[in-house]
Amino acid sequence: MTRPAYVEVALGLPHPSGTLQYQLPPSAPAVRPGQRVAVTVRDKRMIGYVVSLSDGPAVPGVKPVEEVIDEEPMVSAGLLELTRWMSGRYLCSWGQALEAAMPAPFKKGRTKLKSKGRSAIHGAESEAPDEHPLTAPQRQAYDRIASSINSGRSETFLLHGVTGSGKTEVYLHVIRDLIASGKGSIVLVPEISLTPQAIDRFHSRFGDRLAVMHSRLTPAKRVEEWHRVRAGKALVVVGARSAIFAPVKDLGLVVIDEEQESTYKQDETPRYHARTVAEHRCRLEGAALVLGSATPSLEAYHATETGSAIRLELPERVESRPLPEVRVVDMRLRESAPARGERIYSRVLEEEVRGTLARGEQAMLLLNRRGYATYLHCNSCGHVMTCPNCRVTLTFHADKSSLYCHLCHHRAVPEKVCPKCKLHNLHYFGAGTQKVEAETARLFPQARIGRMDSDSTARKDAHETILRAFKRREIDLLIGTQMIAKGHDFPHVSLIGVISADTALHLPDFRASERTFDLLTQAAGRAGRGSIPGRVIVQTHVPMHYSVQAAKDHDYREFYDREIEVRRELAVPPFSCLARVVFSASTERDAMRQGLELARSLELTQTEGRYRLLGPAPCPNVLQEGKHQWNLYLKAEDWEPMLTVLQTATAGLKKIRGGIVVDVDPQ
DNA sequence: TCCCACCAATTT
DNA sequence: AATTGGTGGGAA
Repeated sequence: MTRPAYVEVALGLPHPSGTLQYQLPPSAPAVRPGQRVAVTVRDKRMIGYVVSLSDGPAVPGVKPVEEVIDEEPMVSAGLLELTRWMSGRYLCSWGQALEAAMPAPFKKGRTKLKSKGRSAIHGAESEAPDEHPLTAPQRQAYDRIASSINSGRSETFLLHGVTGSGKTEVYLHVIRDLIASGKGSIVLVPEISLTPQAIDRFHSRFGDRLAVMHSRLTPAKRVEEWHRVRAGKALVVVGARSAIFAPVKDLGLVVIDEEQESTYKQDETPRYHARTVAEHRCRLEGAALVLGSATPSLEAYHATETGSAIRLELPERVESRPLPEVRVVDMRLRESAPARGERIYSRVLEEEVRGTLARGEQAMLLLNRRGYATYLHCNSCGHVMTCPNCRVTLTFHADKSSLYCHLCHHRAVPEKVCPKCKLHNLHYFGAGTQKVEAETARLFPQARIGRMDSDSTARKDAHETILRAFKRREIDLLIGTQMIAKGHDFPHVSLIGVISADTALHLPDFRASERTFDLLTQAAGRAGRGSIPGRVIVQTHVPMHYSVQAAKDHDYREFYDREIEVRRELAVPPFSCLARVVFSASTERDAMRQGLELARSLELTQTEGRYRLLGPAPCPNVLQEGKHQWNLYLKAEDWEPMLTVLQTATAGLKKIRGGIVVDVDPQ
């Protein structure tokens, strides 16, 4: 019997047909799908994945495989299938999906599978030393998930539990059972929650059955963890978005914690959403999917209403700790304004902080905007300083005495006179975390103040240092952006002040209300985690907005019922499938022309599938890497017809120059 | 008529 | 993505 002499190879090129064919020389070893090979593309050596074998050439002039790199497949049949599906769903090549799914060092070749004699067990096999007994709701949720897994159904669950209700304990119990029966689990968490403390909790339960995968791992460590999982030495994987591709053999469970987080969406090609990929992988491999959240995405909660997912509720905090009292302060009222100084602290918030300090407790102050002043504005002609590259408004950073572009990091020294009208009338407006810090220092000179945002944590371990100091109570007041709002557990924090709830609310984004509700609820969840009851002050100019009111009442259902009606009326997710096509060109005219061109060709094929076009429309006043951008949105009831048409239409559009990016299911 | 810059299609 | 061959405008 002759062996197949040709292989189809998937390469990380944006190649529309997906694979290129190569000939396997008789001297080469036999290959199976999933093995890596080195091939020549346009006289350059590249590493690709064999995806199938064939007996004869499909095109003339097939080149030979240069080298077979792996002795056995690196990619399982399941992962080949999953990445092939991704290429269709996210309109990328199969090779691009594979490269996203495998550890980065693999595409450089040379990473051969070696059994480095690492039998040394690091960390004793400490099985569940600190397992907590489950509360009644936790047990109910656990029982339901466990019985689903035992019956072999591939079901999706939404574990909806308020902050501090002990969702993690439920995951840990299910994973423990799976390990006992030799099955694997993947737990996805947002990158920000992959702190050493959070990992410790898993590590103390599962010892060296645990593998950790996140972006701060060195390439060597990353590959080592990957091999431990593949070899079946580690059965539990905790990691960020890309851990959904971990080579777990007998997968029983995928958990996505804080399922609503936008970090699960990759913002470069392939622009996949880990939740969507997880749904597909679980279906392929017969695993259960558990989505955990205190503030579920509308998509996930809606799925439980239609019956495509099962909702499990954890309505109470553990040890019956009360949820904090939330007070909404209407910043439009004169009485809210401070006696003097900046309009940052309402009188109520100032008094609350004063009381907190007097009692020797800690407070967190949240403002989702970094820098000092948000813009430098000429009071004579109205000119606002903007970035020459991006046209985004520049933010003043007091510590550097400079204006910064938050998009491209362009730095400018502020002028004394307006560059447009040449008058001496430039003024700073708006507040960022730096200004809150300055105002806090003025109001509470005796307090020890810390600030945490992406500026103050630019240095490598600064993030950890600040949090540790706050935990040790070396800081009384911690000021920060959203990065302080999520996940942390500080028992001595009794007050959370949201300086402005409005910053996210007015963004032109159909998820703005959801983001605001999520941020307020998560922030409120930081208060009262110890024995001291917590309080939350929310300052806003729209006190009656349902995002604010529902967060005040700790009432997700109230929020959901309002928001789902808005989504229904606008026909946006979960009531439709969205795709965005971005056109970028050096001139506004070219970007527009491309947009119109695609829109026209899509309109011609309208009859093939029921979808609607929105736009094309310009991204106003924003340049990306010096390029003008236009957007075209597509909205459909189902993915398939829309994706098919998009694929052919964009392929035919390649004649026009410039960058075209298709973002399926944009955030 | 030649040269160069920019454009656009192909990769097995 | 990168490279290679094509095109068209401008200068000699």
